[in-house]
Amino acid sequence: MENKKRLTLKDIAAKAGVSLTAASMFLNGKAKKYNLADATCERIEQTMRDNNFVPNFHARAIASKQTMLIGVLIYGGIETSFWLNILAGIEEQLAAKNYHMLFSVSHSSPERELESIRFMCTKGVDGLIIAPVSGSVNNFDYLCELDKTMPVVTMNTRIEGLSAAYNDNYAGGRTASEFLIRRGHRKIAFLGGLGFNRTRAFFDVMLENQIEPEVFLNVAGFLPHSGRFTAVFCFSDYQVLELYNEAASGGVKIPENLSVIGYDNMNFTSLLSPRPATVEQYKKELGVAAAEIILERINGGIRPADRKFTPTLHEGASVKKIGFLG
Amino acid sequence: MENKKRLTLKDIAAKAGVSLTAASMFLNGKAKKYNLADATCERIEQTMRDNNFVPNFHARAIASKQTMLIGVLIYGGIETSFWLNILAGIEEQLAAKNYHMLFSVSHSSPERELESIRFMCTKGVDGLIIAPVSGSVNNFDYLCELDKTMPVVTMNTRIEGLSAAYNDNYAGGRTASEFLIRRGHRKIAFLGGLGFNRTRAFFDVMLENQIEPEVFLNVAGFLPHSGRFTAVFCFSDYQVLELYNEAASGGVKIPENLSVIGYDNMNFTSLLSPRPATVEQYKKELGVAAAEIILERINGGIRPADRKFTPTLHEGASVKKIGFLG
DNA sequence: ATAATTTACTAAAGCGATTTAGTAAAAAAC
DNA sequence: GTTTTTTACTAAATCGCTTTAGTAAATTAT
Repeated sequence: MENKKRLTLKDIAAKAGVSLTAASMFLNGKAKKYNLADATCERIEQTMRDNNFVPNFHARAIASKQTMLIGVLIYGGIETSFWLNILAGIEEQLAAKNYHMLFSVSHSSPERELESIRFMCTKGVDGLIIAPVSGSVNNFDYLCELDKTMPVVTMNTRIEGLSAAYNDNYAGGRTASEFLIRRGHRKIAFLGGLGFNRTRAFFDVMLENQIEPEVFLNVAGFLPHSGRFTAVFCFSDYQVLELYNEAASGGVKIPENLSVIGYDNMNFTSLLSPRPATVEQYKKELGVAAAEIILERINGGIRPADRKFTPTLHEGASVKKIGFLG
Repeated sequence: MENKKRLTLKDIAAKAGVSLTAASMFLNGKAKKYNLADATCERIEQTMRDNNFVPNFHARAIASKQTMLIGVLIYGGIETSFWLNILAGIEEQLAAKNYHMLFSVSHSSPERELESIRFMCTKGVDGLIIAPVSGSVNNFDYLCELDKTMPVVTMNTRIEGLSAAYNDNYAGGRTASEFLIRRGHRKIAFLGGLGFNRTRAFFDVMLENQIEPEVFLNVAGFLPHSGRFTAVFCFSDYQVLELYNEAASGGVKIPENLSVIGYDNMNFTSLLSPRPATVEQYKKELGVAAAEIILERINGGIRPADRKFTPTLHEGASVKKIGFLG
């Protein structure tokens, strides 16, 4: 990768017309202790700000004998949540090549996300794997810009111009929807949030089969009308869980009265009965692929092809076959 | 912290009777390229092995201009799983002091865990926060030994001699059990795994109330006998979920026929109805506390007191009041 | 037998910081 | 009015490694 040659403290010192020592002392808040004049400090500060200088933390680590890093080790055995699986995949692949993860949990808002990205990059990493906050479109430009300096790979989100490892949720959505059709269902409802690839796929399949689905945003709104449908496509397994629960108290039997299909294959689905139909997203594999892409990029320089995974169907026992053609 | 003065490549070179350059070349697999004699290589290798030498990766990063680090950024907004919450807490606290996380998901077996620990530490971190694999007692000695070199803090596990941040699950177990008693239940069953603090607490409370609970390891085994009990203490919310499901098909009404209490306050419980009683474990706070302890330790040197959190009760609506005293 | 090449190394500069030891000029003390 | 102290800096060593340039001895070529 091209190296945009980050400024060093030495550069800053030169620009500010002071010694490296003075700059270092200022940087470490020891200006007072070393009798730096206020004017000098201001000059250094201004220069740092103007060049948005960030000290190399490896150099600091070695010179000061403090790494400013804390190892965090958690047990990924039982609590196999979505992200933990992905992280495990990334780690496994990176470790094989002697790379490591500097980790950050970004938070809901795009602003905080941007902060985190900046933060990471100034810490001197060789690349960035990121699962952007959905809808943080404002950060996309920044990421693309960043990609000129170091490889950036997105996970489960595609950004024009960046490498990505992703589950093809449009395909997954089609798979789920077509499964309902194949089992003979024609009166089908949708339950959950809109505007995602999987939902777009659902509506496309419905259109192709001349079915006009009704849309419900939440379980409470849906259940009273469930009699009008033979099947429901749930945005995620969370909706399935809620629906199962409400259905039990509402006397709706699954799959006898209502067929249900979910999405994500969350770990709790194994505890539901009948086992819900759901669509598996690749998790660990996604992590591995993201790591592979970034490593290739670091070594080769050229942008490798995206890595697309096609989610597979778990049929479960929550979708009844309706006598039609068989 | 005392610095056990790790050997440097220079030391190795001296011991092996070769130049620093030769040692470096060997280390980087460029022996062939630089015409190092086989005998010399063997000598270097032996010396490295004997002293179990690990290169300082910060030094490498700065000299080679490759950090061998990959930033990983994930979105912690919606999928608020147990560990992600904890990680977010750690990160927040560390970041405030300019520290960062070098992250690793350890894997089920104690052997792989030990590997991960070694791995982390040789990467030049200032401390280690770890959630050990339960039952990895064999690694405890190693951790204690490590603690002499750099601060080690455990999360949700207590090891004699090490600092810990933990949820007092004995107290949590008592809280849950006493809640059942308080609501008038006397015929109580236990469902799930044994040998944990929360279960010990349960049995203690039962004993104190002269109740002899029956123990069931899984839902399938329990349900046929559920009529014999008015309430069941579930090891975790996962059992609750399964039980809710089976109960619905088995015609057992919760809480009318059976009161249920779980543990952990997993996020999916909010989707169940009636909302199950459960015990909240502090997650983010745990992470923050672990980070605080380790930072204190790094600065102060002395071992700060453990940080104990007392899990709180969510009453939910799954535990019926039984007419007794009121 | 001498020049050219190969083999098997080493010395020393450099990476980007921190830190110790030192210095010139101004201010305060005697 | 000299000496001491304080102020305001800087030079140079250092951290642990990589890498470039160089060298002496052994081998091969002519």
